[in-house]
Amino acid sequence: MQYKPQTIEPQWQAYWDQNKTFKALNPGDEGFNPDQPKYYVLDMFPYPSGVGLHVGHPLGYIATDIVSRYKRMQGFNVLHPMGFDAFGLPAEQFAVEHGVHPRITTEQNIANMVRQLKQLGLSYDWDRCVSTTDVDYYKWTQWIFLQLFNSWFDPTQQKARPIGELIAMLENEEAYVDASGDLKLAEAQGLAGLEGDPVGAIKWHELDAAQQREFIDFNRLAFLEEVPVNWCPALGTVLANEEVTNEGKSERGNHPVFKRPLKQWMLRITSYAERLADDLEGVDWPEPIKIMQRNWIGRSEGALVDFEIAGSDESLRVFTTRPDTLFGATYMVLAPEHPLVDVISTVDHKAAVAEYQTAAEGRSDMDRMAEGKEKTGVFTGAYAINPVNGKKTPIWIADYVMMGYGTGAIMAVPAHDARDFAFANTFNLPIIPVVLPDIDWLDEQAKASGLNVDESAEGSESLVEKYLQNPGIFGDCFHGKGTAINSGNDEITLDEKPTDEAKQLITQWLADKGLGQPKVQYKLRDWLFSRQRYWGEPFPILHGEDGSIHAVPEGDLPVEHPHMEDFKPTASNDPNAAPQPPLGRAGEDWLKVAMDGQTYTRETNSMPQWAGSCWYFLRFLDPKNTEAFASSEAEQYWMKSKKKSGGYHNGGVDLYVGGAEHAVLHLLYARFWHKVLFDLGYVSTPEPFGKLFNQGYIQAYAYTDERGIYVEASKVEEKQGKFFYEGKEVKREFGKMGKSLKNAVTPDEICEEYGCDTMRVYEMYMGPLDQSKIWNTRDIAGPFRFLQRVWRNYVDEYTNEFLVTDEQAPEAIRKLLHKTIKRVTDDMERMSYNTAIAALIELNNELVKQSGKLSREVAESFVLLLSPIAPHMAEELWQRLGHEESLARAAWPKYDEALLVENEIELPVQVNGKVRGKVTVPADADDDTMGELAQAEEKVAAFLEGKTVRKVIVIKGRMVNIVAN
RNA sequence: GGCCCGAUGGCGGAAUUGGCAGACGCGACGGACUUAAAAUCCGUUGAUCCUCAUAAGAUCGUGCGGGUUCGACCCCCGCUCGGGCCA
Repeated sequence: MQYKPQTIEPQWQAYWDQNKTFKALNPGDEGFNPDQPKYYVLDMFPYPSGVGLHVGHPLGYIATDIVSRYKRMQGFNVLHPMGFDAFGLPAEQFAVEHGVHPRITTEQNIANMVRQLKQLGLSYDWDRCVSTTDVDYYKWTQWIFLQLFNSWFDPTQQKARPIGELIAMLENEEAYVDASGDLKLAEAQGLAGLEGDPVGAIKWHELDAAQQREFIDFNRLAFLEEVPVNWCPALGTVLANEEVTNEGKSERGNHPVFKRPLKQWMLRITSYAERLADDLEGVDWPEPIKIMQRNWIGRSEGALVDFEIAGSDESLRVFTTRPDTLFGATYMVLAPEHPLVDVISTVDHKAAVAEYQTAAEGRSDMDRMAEGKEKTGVFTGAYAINPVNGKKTPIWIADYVMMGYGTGAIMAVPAHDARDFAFANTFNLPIIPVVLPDIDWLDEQAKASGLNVDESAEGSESLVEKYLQNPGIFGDCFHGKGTAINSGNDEITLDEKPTDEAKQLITQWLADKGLGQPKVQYKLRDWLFSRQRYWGEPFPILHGEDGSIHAVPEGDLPVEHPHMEDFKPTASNDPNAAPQPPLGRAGEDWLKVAMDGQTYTRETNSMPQWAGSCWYFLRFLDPKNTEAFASSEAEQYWMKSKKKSGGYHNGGVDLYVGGAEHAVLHLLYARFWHKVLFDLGYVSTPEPFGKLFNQGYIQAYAYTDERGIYVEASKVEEKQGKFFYEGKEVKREFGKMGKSLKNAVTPDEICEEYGCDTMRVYEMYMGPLDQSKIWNTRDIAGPFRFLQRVWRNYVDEYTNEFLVTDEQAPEAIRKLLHKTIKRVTDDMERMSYNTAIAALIELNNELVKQSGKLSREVAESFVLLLSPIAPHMAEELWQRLGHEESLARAAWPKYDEALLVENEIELPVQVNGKVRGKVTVPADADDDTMGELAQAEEKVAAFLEGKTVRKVIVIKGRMVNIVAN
């Protein structure tokens, strides 16, 4: 019989399903073997969209499936689960348009995706499948939220602790509320019992009950805060920054978005900034992803400096990374939203200031921070006093300073900061150089900006002079490190100090004088956690009539969605309309909760889509558990990995594969939640994902007609390098596969025509896993032919005779087999599947050339080597080889070192670095012998004639190079 | 503007530690089988030159320009182009 994947593939998929071949056993399960090593390999779970998968989606799934199958054969207990990230907008919008409950659409979509995934023969343990929308699942999402709500971050121990411990500390006066309302720990201040109470400290008992409650609530890891958010009235919801375009419109629908303060749930991820940055060192992730996360966290070291405001009791606090340039501050800038703006603006400037503030409101953060843009701002009329030299410095407001970063105020040093430089040039503000650049920089800038450069010996000196007189003429500011100048007062001078030393000196001086302090600042913002949507996790929060906030008791979880007919958010044209989350329209029976004689109102915001994906990898460990999100035994078994050197790895999941588009947000949020759970003792590793791998994208050709409109790619024909659609020539481009480019290819059509084994081989053979590549259906012929050839080596297509014998294969074939086992094994280890397949093709081509039958050794090893990549064909042949059990846990072939050794090797011989001949030498020949044999070779000798051999370089087993002249 | 990644035949790609550039596949061309076609099998396939032609040989060749080295796709310096992230 011929190779018919359409017949054998469904049979084996049914077999795996029925026999639960890929079931992973937990500790305590029947048949669990505690001595077996574990391996947890995870895909980033997908959103179950209505259109289903195209061939680009499974690239990573096929790769992790190969890893899973390979590891099982290596004797690992493999956890390989799949689930669905199913809350979110598309299902909700479908619901709005068609009146179908999002749960129904979601479940249909999931069913279709499961069908598609099963058709690819992916070896998931389907019994562990979960969806974030399952009531049993989001019960625990809500539970984790409550852990955040019930915790505070202890800055001394750098970890989350139960909120009750904070209350106890405040009651015992181990902690204070300082003058600005922030939490201060006595221990951290070193003040406990020594110098009496810190100045301005407020003791706990001095606060009334409401103040106490407010203070506690604000110190929770999940807290309500009035923050400026992107409010889109037309969509009736707030948007994340990345959902807003540069023009300040919503990405979806292009509606206007307004910055306005709204009381929203926030998660205090900023408390973890340092650990989130530091702990990247302990995980095996691609370096670019680590860099992106570090940039996002944005750690910068600098100083806080206080400026007095002339004629006022107020002072202005700024953060700067360059305290060494303090003497060069020629003006100050406040963010337009800065609370001091209204206080300090003088009468004759108030109108201009107010106008500017309104204008700034309408601009997005991204727009405001973009460099290159024309700088705008207005003078407030007020002056600050520079603490290092007492100079009166004008205070401006400008939208290039953000309230959200640092203190919302800066000292501007136009000589050494690009944006300050541009601003100063626009408004003719003075530029005072306080750092001397090196001469190369001056030289280069002078040339670039067409300055008259004196080429004489004194040229460099005159350049320096020119710079000191007017740094503005050098075209650009110098923001690098150099030597301090013009920087001294009666007590301290930084002059002639290199930048790093100057920073230290001035920071110390400021601290000693009580004018400032060293400070580490992060760009990372707290996580806006509220959305105004129906199809998201409801918050397990109740609001009291007195404004108090209460957690829903754990026993009452989950808080399920109310039944509603209308899921629509309340849209409006009025930018000042208050948000009205759909849940707010639920009936009283859902909204109102009676408890202990009080009536509470449920929180009506819902959680963002990120919430469910923050912890799904933990639910997979023990998905049916009703007592906990996962049992402690299961969590420890699957997440803790021993290091070879002793101790445990920081990360739990052994291999996590997904696209780089989740480099920052999902991975950062998941790490944050995991660290909170770690601090509270619920998980045993500080990091969730030990090893991360980013697969590339599959792109595809797309074709446009003369109007520039995309045409159906599957109907385009190629003729002599040109492309035609319905007879007309079209232009070829390429891009991400999908609906919009009309170039999607579904796995369904490929599986039907070639079988999924062929599709698996093709996708893995296209190139390295981490690179993007272009799908070309034409090329599938190669992998398909390969599998057909394999089949014909085993099965006579006409007689159905099985062509395997117990006779031993010829020596040469055995050697090739063992070489191939080594190559494939090495390639499996480094996930280099394209080269592993190439090795298998080479061996197979050799077997095709052999007349007669396959020896059992070769036949069995080959099937096993092929099985992770083309599992259906492998199972079928394995069965025909006489095995009754699935090969899923058959031992991976081992190679015989002795068969890898060659007696003779052919060496290329170079003369002066160019290959001139080849010699065959005994493999164990020493360097001198090889050198002599090389020189004796006919062609080499011809090249050496008349020359003197200067040197002979012998690289054992590789080559000989003769240097002669 | 900053950071990151990449560039190898007609195409996808290989070269694992600085050591024979182009494995393997696609496409193309030629041959065998066939009444014919498909399928299959065998062979050729980086460019240029030398040669009547073959055998053989020479020169060039991994985006561009330099450098280090006996030897560079690989390391260093400077660019060009493409992709990604941030601004």
